[in-house]
Amino acid sequence: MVSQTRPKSTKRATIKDVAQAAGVSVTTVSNVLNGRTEAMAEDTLQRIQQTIQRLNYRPSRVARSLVTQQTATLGVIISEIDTPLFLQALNHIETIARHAEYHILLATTAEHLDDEAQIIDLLLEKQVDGIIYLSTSVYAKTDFLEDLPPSAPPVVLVNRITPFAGRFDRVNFDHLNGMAAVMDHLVQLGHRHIAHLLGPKDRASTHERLNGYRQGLARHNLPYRDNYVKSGDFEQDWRLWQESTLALVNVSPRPTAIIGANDRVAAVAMRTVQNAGLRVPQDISIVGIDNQAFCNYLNPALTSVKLPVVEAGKLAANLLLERIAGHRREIENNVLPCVLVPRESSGVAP
Amino acid sequence: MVSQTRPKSTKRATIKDVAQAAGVSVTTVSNVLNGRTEAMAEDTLQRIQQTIQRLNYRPSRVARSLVTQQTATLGVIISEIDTPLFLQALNHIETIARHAEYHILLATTAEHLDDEAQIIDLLLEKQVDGIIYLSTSVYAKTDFLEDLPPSAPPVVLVNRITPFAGRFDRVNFDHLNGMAAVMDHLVQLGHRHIAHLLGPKDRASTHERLNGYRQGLARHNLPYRDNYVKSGDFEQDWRLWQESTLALVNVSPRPTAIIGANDRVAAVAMRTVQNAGLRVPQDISIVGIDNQAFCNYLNPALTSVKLPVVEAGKLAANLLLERIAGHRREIENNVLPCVLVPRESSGVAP
DNA sequence: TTGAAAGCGGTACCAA
DNA sequence: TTGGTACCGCTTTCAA
Repeated sequence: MVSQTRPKSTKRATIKDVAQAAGVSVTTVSNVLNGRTEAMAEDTLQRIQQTIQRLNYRPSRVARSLVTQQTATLGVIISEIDTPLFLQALNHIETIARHAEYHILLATTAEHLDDEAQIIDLLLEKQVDGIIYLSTSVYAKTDFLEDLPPSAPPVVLVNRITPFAGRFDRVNFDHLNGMAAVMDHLVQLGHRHIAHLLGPKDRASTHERLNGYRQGLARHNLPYRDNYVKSGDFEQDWRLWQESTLALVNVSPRPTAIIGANDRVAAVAMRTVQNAGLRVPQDISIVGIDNQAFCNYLNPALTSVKLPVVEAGKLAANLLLERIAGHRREIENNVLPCVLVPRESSGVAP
Repeated sequence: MVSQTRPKSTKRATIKDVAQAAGVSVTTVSNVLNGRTEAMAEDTLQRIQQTIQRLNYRPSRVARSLVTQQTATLGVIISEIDTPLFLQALNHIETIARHAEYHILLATTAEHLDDEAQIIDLLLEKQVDGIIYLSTSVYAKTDFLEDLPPSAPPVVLVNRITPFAGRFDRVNFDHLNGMAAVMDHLVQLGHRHIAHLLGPKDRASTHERLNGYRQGLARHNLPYRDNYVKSGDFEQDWRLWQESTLALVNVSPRPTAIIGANDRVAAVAMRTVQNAGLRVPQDISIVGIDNQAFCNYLNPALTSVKLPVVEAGKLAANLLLERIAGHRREIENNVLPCVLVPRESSGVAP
């Protein structure tokens, strides 16, 4: 008898076990594992396959990775994972990766932005084949990115503002023109008094949007008014947003439209003005940013600006995979458009 | 000169490189990597540390994993990743894992539930130290779980209904009593005509909630009426939910309260009844399920039932880590309570 | 058509 | 206090 048929209940079977049980060499087993079966005797192949089945053998990717120097794993660093927004991207990144037979190693930096260097280190130690760096557009130190050794895997930066360009592929959002589109939309509806609830100050997107707001005003010959701009910092408590909204409602002349820092802020603003006796959009228009699913569920449905996070995730994943595969030479700096999604909460000015 | 100081710009440094450059053996380098430095000459230590720094050396976890048979990685399988709900859990799982020096290998089964066996296989090949299986409560084949070899790492099932108990730790939600709490709440407010928009039929949670609904009726001596129960299948288009809501509004006697299959369904129901000229909650109360963040942003704010996904994720992560560490012997079957979160959308019956 | 053996980058035992 | 070396499980050349 060739094999003792001892399924080794406790330890997992190795390629050697299979070879032994099937009465062949490890090389031969390795060949069938890797599909090199053209020049193989039919019954050898069968015997090996059966043995694999019988021993419930699963090749160790760890061992394989050690020799091939590839882990078939992509590191994804995500900050602000609380926001469902970027998590949608994660979903699609994973799907694309999986179709290319890659897995996702997830790391978050929700707590301390300072950890970032350390997290990168760990990903390097685990020898991921590539890294997608998906983050809030917060201004932060990114020196550690520059310090990456040449042997480091390719990196794609999504929504990441860094002072140094040129080394990594990037995918960004056109926050400025997204806001400009909102301004055009509102002005077209006859609005002349447009307010803006501002996002967190430490984010690049907040400033880009404020620029879009100002440019929109300028383009339509409308004055910029300090008291039309209040904090809608969405990392704060929603009561702050409510306060800011109430403050806006009491400014004279009263704004006929409010643009929230994001959909949540806008939703609270809508609630607030409604409870103050104003009708949306007849008395006042409300516009959000991000275009999250719940915009459709509000009453009235919230007009918003779509942030193409899903597209960004897909693009990043594909960029990374292509770079890993060795295609592509030039560094790409993609800027994705943010398009307006008009719904019921924005209407003609009173 | 001991070292040639050639930082090998293209290939990553290995332990051998460090040993050579520092003029010591690999054993010694390994010792410093693993903190076994008590009995080490001060200057040897220093020399090695400097060399590590200079060569930008990072130990390969892959090689280490091969010998230690541990990857410091947890596999997390998530289905229905679109729902922000479970992603919140992911966030917390990752954090707990990271604090224990584990990483998360993410796999989703959004597309084909049949892939599940294959995904498990891949995680086994990558030799994760443990698996968290976080899924919708869909009824599906789970034989492959039973087929897992004894050498497979520990698994924790979250919100997963399986016929066979006993082998894996589990964390589930008490959907039934969550619904019962809603019923009590509404009856207490004077409601006698309570409708329910039902979730997808293939989910265990849908049936558990329906049971809770029926038990609630029975407990308060209210009759079960077929036409008070319509589809609110949240995997369908929201227009279906709207239709179902309108149908309910036209039933005689008209329900004074509607419980949605989840918050999204409830939000659409609320919109729908409001647009039909009914006031919430004066004319009709609306209750959701899941207690997502946007409940607070609706007008009126949506009463809902909290699904403790975050707690479930944390519990699952801790259970898994403890089992990996070898503590704990008995299999746990945790059932987490779903508590009612009353807000503005539920009020006294008209 | 199949096999022997070196080696991937570490760990850990045993010696020195 | 430090070093030699077998080995983890697989791939890959080269030879048979």
